[in-house]
Amino acid sequence: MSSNQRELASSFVPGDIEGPLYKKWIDSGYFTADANSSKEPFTIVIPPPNVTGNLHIGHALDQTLQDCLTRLKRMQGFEALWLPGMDHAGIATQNVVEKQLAAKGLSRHDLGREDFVKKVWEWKAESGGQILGQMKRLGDSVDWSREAFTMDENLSKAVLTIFKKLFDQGLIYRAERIINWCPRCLTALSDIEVEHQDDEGEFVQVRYGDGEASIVVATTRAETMMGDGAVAVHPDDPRYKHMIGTEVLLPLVNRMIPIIADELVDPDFGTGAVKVTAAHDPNDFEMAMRHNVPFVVIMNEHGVMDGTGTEFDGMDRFEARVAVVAKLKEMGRIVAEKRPYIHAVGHCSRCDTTVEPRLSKQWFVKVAPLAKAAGDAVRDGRVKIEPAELAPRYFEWVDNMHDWCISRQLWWGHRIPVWYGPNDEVIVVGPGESAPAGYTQDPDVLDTWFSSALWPFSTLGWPNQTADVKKFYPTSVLVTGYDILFFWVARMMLFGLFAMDGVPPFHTIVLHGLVRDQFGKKMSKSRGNVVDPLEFIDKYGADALRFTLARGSNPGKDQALAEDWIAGSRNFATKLWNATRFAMMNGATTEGPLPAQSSLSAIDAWILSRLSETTTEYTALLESYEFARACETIYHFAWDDLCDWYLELSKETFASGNAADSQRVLGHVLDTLFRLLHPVMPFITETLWTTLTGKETLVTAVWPEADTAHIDKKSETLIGELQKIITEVRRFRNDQGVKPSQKIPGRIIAPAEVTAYSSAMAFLLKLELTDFTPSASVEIGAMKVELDLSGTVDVVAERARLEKDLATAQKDLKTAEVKLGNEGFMAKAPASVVVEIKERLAATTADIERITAQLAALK
RNA sequence: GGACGAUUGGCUCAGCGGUAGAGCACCACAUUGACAUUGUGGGGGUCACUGGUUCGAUCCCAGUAUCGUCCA
Repeated sequence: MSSNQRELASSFVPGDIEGPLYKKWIDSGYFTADANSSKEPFTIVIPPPNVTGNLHIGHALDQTLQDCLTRLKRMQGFEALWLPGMDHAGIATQNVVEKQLAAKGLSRHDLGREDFVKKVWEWKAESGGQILGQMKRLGDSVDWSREAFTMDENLSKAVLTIFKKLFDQGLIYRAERIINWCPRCLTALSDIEVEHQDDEGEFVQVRYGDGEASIVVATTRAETMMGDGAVAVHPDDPRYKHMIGTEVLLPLVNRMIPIIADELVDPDFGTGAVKVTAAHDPNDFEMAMRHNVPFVVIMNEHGVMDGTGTEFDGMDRFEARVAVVAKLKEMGRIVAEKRPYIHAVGHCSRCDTTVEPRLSKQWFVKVAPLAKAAGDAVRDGRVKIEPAELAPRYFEWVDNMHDWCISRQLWWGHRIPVWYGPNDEVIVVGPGESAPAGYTQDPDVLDTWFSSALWPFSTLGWPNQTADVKKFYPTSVLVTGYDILFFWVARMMLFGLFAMDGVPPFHTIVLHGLVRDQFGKKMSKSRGNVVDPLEFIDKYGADALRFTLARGSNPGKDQALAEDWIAGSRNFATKLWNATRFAMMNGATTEGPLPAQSSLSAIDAWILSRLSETTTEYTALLESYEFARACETIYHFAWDDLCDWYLELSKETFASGNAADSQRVLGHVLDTLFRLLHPVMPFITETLWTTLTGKETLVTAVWPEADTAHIDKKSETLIGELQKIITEVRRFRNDQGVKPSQKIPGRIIAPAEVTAYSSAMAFLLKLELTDFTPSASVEIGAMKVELDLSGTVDVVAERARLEKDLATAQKDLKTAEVKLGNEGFMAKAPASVVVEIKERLAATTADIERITAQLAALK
């Protein structure tokens, strides 16, 4: 089919092309990777969204960048695999199903464990995974044949395998510790599932004991005092030194407790004396371990006071706080109060309930050796973090990581493969094994992040030595927001290195920022500034959304997003569409060889030169994850160089009917441009390219190589001059109030290489190249355009324009003169800079002479 | 308290040792045969502050202020 038989609709309607194109891509299997291919692999595993989730703008950014890289590498000839899937999201999913049950007045306990889990699977089948369909709207080139879920049979096998391996090496243990407890979800949480917020609390000072044997402690948690086992002071605190080792009376429960000394106490905080509540505070727990302070539990799992033997039993913790303080006040034991007192309080990241530190028996991963390896892999350069500024954050965390609490008191998740025997035997049951009769399994499940940490290889079939594992592990690049560097990335490093014999799960970690609203504020439901990517896709097309997000993505930096900017990207898409229509109407073609470089017009040579430079620069930027700069580069090439200048300068040629060279050049430029843009804007480029070339698909087309033979500085200079004089004449016309459409007599006086393009210039400037007596002129360097304004030159406007130019030139002259008059500059500045300034001085001097003369002539 | 980052036109952000850039917004003109989802032209910034290094600093260094994020 030749190009003139194919046509584009007169306007670009994204909704008309996106669905059918995505279907074509899937049906053709373009995204399905081949583990047996001889091509070099390029692998990305998607950060698995929650099965409960919907596509939010952050996913849209994350996935746009991953798709850009995957599509780029696919075109560059790699065996590209972008592996999709979802996370079972333990607490989140369980919450959703429990909420549904609650609506019917049921709890999970009414169903029992087995039926409840069945219910969750049913929920997943019916309404889970909505995000997968939404990803298709975005155009994600993921390999659906490899879609994974953390609860899949094989991924569960991976979990069992790694658990057993860790346990056997003594890296998983069970212990009674203070853990973060959510009294609403009724489960333990890891440190990172706790979000610290500044809350309003109170800070009270309470006198323990009486007379000489009394000490005032400061606390924000008066209700826990009934669980105190000691009062602690700093060993060197002169106020209390004499009291260390003595005992004071704990009010309300009338128990004698010792005063101990511990370095952990900050003498400058409050009164310098703190209560030690071993069973209800992590710091106190540590001190208690050092000083043999008893653990007194005074609260149950719901956060309700229990076992104090006082009137407070049965009260909720916050209710009890008020009541305890009131009672102490009545007893005259409150020395000082500060209210409100703003301090950081931990909240459950899933339900926002205030977390309660709780003494509890849980399973832990001993992270020290794993974290050391994870830190070293980055330190010794085997894994790169982009941008590098974010590496310190990674180290800070990995090097100071606490043991990881992995047991959750939930039903939805991987059940801990530990079985207990009748005589307290503990065994771990690996894949394919079974527990001896009479053993019972631990009721808890594993932290969701435990299975997510295996994602880069469990999804490829590990622990089986599959073809996929061999071909695609280690993965290449991990693209994600810096906000889950700790949650997920660091854990993949921990487990990946451990499971895969020290081979890190990826060689580069690419961190992007968060999408914020148009004023740079965080998006949140309470602010009401959350946007829906699907609405934007409906309204402006997936390409526009993708281009906007990629264009805003500077490495590791948050980006602001406004609807106007998406509209701007849609306009860009429209521009490409219309330019292609124009090109095809004018016979642009991709068939046959390019014309010889020597026979090209300066205009054609110039656009090929710019294309070559743009290709090099843009490719390098994409390969170094500089998405914003890459998009900026290609945008300016397409809109400014190609549409505003090349097409405009070429219109005359195309109209002449003698434009074979330009038709071929333009076809080549568009062909290349669409290839380059395809990773960012897959839909429109596929449509335009297949229409232009008549070929089947751009998805698997070859990535353009910059042809350095096309670099032509001479043409670039010439066209630069042309642009300058054209802009200057346009400015003159504007200043003179000449309507854009009004033709005026004109004449171009310039070196031959410029006048060769007189007719193109005349076309752009609406000049009639006829005989006339000039009444005005515009000059730039050696170029001059004379015009006839029929004696109606607006002298005032013209003087104003020239005087402004003169002022600018004089200012420039002065800076150049000052520099050249500076001995230090002349002696020490590089020769090239000196030459540059000298040239500038000469040019400015000439400008001033010219303008002065023109001004004189205007009198 | 620790770590990191930011401070550049009205807004959101690039840039970077040698005459300050983009997008959007703004002003004027224009409905010219690709495109009004447009075109052309224009206005607008002492690059947070104070010192230092340098022939030269928005850029490098130090300090100050303000803001942000993460961790404790």
